[in-house]
Amino acid sequence: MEKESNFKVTIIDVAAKAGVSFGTVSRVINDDVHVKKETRERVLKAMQELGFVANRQARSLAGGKSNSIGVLVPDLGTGYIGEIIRGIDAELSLTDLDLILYTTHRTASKEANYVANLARGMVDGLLLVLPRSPADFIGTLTQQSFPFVLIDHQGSSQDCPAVGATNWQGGYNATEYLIKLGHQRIGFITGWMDLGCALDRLDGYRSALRTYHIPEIPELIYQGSFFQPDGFAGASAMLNLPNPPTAIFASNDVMAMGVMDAVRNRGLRVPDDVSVIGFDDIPQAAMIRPALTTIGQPLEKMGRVATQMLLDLLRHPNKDANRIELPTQLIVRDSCCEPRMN
Amino acid sequence: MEKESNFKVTIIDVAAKAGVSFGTVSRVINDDVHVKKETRERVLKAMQELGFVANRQARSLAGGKSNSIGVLVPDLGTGYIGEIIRGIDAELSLTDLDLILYTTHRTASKEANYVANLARGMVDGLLLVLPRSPADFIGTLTQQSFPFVLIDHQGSSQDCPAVGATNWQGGYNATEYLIKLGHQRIGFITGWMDLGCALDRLDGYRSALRTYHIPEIPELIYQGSFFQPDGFAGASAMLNLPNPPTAIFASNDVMAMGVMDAVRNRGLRVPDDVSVIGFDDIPQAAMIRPALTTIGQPLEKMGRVATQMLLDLLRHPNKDANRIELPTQLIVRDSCCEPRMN
DNA sequence: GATTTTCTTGTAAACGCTTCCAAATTTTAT
DNA sequence: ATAAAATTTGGAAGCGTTTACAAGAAAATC
Repeated sequence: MEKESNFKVTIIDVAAKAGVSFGTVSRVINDDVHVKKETRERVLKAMQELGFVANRQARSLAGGKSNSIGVLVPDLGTGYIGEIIRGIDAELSLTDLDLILYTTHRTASKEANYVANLARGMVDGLLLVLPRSPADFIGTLTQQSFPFVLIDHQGSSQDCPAVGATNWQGGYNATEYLIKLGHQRIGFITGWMDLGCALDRLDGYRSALRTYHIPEIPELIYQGSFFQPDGFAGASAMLNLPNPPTAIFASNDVMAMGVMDAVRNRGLRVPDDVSVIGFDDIPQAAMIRPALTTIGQPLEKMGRVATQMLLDLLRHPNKDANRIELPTQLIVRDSCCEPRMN
Repeated sequence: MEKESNFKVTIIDVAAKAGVSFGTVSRVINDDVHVKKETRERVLKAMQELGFVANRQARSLAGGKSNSIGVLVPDLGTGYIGEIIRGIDAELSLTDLDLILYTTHRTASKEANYVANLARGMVDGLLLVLPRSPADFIGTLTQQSFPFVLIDHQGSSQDCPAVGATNWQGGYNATEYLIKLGHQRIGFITGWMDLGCALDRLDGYRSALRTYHIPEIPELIYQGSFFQPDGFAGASAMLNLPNPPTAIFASNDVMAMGVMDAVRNRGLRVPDDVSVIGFDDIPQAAMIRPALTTIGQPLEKMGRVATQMLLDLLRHPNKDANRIELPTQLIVRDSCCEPRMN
């Protein structure tokens, strides 16, 4: 019967109702130890009855913290980001921090701009999932020791808190898997080469080739940028080669789907004619047919871990920056098989 | 060379630098007409040089509005929500409103709780994408005339701003398409029956059957709740029938994928043995193989339109609630064909 | 029982901005 | 040139909290 809860109820109203001063109410809100149990209960009851909800803005202004953390992402298009946000959200829901979502739509100026503003008190901390080398504002952020964590960004030169995955290892494992299946001509579609993770995956691919004494063929490496059309274009080009690859490794699942389309588009079949392997293990990977064999990146976990790191940073401001690499994992499904002997 | 931009710069600093009062600075920030052009420029320059960024919290507190809108969603799992958010974000990025994301993880109590809090000044408006009948708090919201828009919720009894899709029509069209292909035994997997949209789709299915004088067979209607396993379970059950369906219409794409799995699981093929049609047209629908024929819901557009409605509501508080239904559209891909004659 | 010491509570001063009202300045009309 | 009107500016009050700091009450000490 909280009938009185009509409009803005302030701590003053609560204080009046409970017969205490507003300072005491504030203490109750903030779990201050120095409140007599009995008084606390009275205040709590008054809050209940009045339907009091603390004003976030006022708390922020007075307290000097915003009680929210910002998540900056390039966009929401791919399942990739969704998974990460899921992890972030899961972790954040254990606290009372709000999640403010900013999408930059892949414009660098917007990124820089957002970061500048956000760091100035709009949020207490920042989680950055950015599709480009974040060099510019990282410096600023570090220098004013603003708490932030980079997600999936190791490889950028600077030394700052970040969580990523073992991209090199993943690239190596995927390639090795194909080699052990018997493939010798393995195409590779790179990601956006500005990114450390893309470079690492390529390096992994190369190392595996080297380990197994397979020559690296330039025509079998196509430079993409993580979008589906890149996979299509890259695979189409390779399939036109006089001696086409029997397997193609795409730097992410979305491009792998483009590869599959290209293969089918030429009347060939996956995996019988061309094996395809991806990277990321986005939810779609399991759903498409043939189900995509890929390197699993613990996306949701990356979100979680990054959030934990940030929360930690928030509590212990001058803790050292550490970078975490979560293990990737080969997930065998149906898009790869032994090459046809002919 | 904005060297002085080290820490918190307030309007007072700017005022001092520009040689005006802070009131004038505030006016400049808020595009107040009554500022001499020359003064404005001086202030702008000072802001530039100092690297001034207005404190959101303070503006909110003083101005009585939060400059942000809340988006409440059940979770981020399916592409479905992602698409909607994308639309919201696109529209919001044209304003200077922040987007605060709340996920309820499908717990009703959390929803009610959030809504109560949010409506009390944490955000200026609310966009609700909720997976359940929102009856409870709608009343409260309406009564305190708090601006909000429901997304994909028509069918809930109350009269409030909402944008949805023509679910009935979509259900009808999908069924009709299958009938015209020659199917007579068409299975249907329902969505969560608490939701208007699920009911409408089912009604559309029934109407189409009636129109074409095809008897409705209870065993061919399986009650699901929009999750993939429902599709699997429903299809498996139907396929076990002595006289199994030649086509299955799932109330959403995710369940349709479950259906496909079930079909394959029995050694049958899509569409040769069983045609499958979905609803939503989530991004995955085009990526899976066979590509899923489905009813396209303009998800992104729904997000956009809802946001526009909300912005409008924000500007003209007592405008009438109106509900918009965006047209759905049959998207023919590869998961349906004529039934095998036998 | 008087005096410390410890708890508990009240109060004033921010926090950085908006907004209103009044004062100062400029423009226009006479 | 003078009065009236319009434009531009300054400054006070307040938004709902937090956070010292001080004061009052209760408990503990001798």
